[in-house]
Amino acid sequence: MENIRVRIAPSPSGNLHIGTARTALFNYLFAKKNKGKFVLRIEDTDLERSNAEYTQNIYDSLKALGLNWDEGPDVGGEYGPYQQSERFDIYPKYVQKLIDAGFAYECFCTQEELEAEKEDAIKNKKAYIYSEKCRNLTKEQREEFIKQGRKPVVRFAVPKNREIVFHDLVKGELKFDSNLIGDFVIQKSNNTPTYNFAVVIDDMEMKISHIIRGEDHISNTAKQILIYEALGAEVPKFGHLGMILATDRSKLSKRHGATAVSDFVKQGYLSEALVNFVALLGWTPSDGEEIKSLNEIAEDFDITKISSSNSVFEYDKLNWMNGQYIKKMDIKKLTEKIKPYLEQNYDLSELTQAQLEHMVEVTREPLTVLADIVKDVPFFFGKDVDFEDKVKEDVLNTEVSQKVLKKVVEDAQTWDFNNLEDLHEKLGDIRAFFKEQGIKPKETMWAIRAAITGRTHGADISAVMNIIGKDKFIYRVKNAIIS
RNA sequence: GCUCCCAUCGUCUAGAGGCCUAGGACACAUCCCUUUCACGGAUGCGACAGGGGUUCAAAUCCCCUUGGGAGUACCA
Repeated sequence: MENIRVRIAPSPSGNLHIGTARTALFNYLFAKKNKGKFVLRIEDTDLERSNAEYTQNIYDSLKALGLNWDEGPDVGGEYGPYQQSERFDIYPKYVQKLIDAGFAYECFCTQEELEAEKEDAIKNKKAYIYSEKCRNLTKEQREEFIKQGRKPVVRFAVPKNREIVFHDLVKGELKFDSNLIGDFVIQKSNNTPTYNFAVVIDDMEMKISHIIRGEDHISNTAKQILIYEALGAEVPKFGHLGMILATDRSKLSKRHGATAVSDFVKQGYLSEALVNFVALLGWTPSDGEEIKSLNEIAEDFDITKISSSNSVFEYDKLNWMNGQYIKKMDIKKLTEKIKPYLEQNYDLSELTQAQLEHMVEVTREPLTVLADIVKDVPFFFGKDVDFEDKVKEDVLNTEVSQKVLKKVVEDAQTWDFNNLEDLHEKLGDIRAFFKEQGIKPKETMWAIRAAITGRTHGADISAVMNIIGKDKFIYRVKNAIIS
């Protein structure tokens, strides 16, 4: 088989969109599975809307997701440059080639003329198709226009009565009637290429074998195939993916909240979870096991089996998946990831690294997003605790609780707070002791928990005691006793 | 308006004519476990958009309707 080469070609007019990330992922997976190359090309022809910050964001996001490219603006490669703005000088010669061969022509129509044609089409309830007015201009006519100072665009002369057919890797056979495609612009009046032309030239020069992209490009494909053919180039294979929709079934956009990969990361989503989740939008693992690493997915990947419909981006499953990754993640790594969120609210110097890791270990379970931890750990810091509503009245100040606390302060004097297992046992003893007096284990623990955390639920109590230490423990329990 | 794409539980999907009284995951509900929250386990709830064909047999093939999405730029 020929060399497999795929690419992701984002335009740096915003941070890397989660949809683009998914497209990048599928390209990456396809390359991995078929031992091909994955190319990154930055499409910054629209200089007005592009900027370097976004380009950096694209690099960072892709890297964070583990989608490393083999060729790209930063790493170079055989077929560079990989930044479209640096390729401006290569398009005109292809344009000229097409003009010379009769596949393209200069068009001098003004905006007003074009507007008029469009309005006319709307009035007659017809599809707007360029009139081809300039298709057969004589040399004299052209010279006259130029003398008037008109700057031409170059249009592609779309052949008549052609059926453009191609086999889409995910959608199957797709057909287009060339009579419905107007002569489209390939070079603007400022001599820069339009998108449809630039992509073809770039993909051709970069020897891209398979173009996997969003289905919003399906109708462009017909035009692009025409260009490939006119150029005598080999037409690559295409695969069009369904779009990612928001819950209201409209295109996922800023008004729905986070859309950029970096937004999700900021919120505390793990890039591993993000990749895994987004892969499941359209792709299904053959063994039914949904939690899978990038490599595992790559091995199992088959572009042909991708769902051809759009999919709704729903947080529930992402949240669940993120939680799964948080639970599985190496504790040291997780602690490092969590630190930035903690630092904003607490003085981390109060705890040693080991204590911090221990704290993360015992509080990670209910987290769906990294930032969630902040609200679960205030009692690990500072001397005093904040009490949740009604905890004092309902839990602490009861006769039973007071009895428990009084015994606990006394007994705790002799406990070894550095010995987690021992603490666990000691608490067991306390529970047993009160159980004999008809007090439920639950109540016993509630009293202690409330006294030292100010809450009725949270991490394992012996772990909390181990981390905050004996002094704080006794201090807090004493404070909770109304004598 | 025109062209194209899509259509299975609320969501992501399995399903490539009989294996389907339609399977899994998330969410939801109940129960179990338990020092709480949670995790985990179990059970339950829940769908082939509608109508026509084709066929001995259709979620699967064809047509129509409906619904959703995309494109229709000198934007990418």
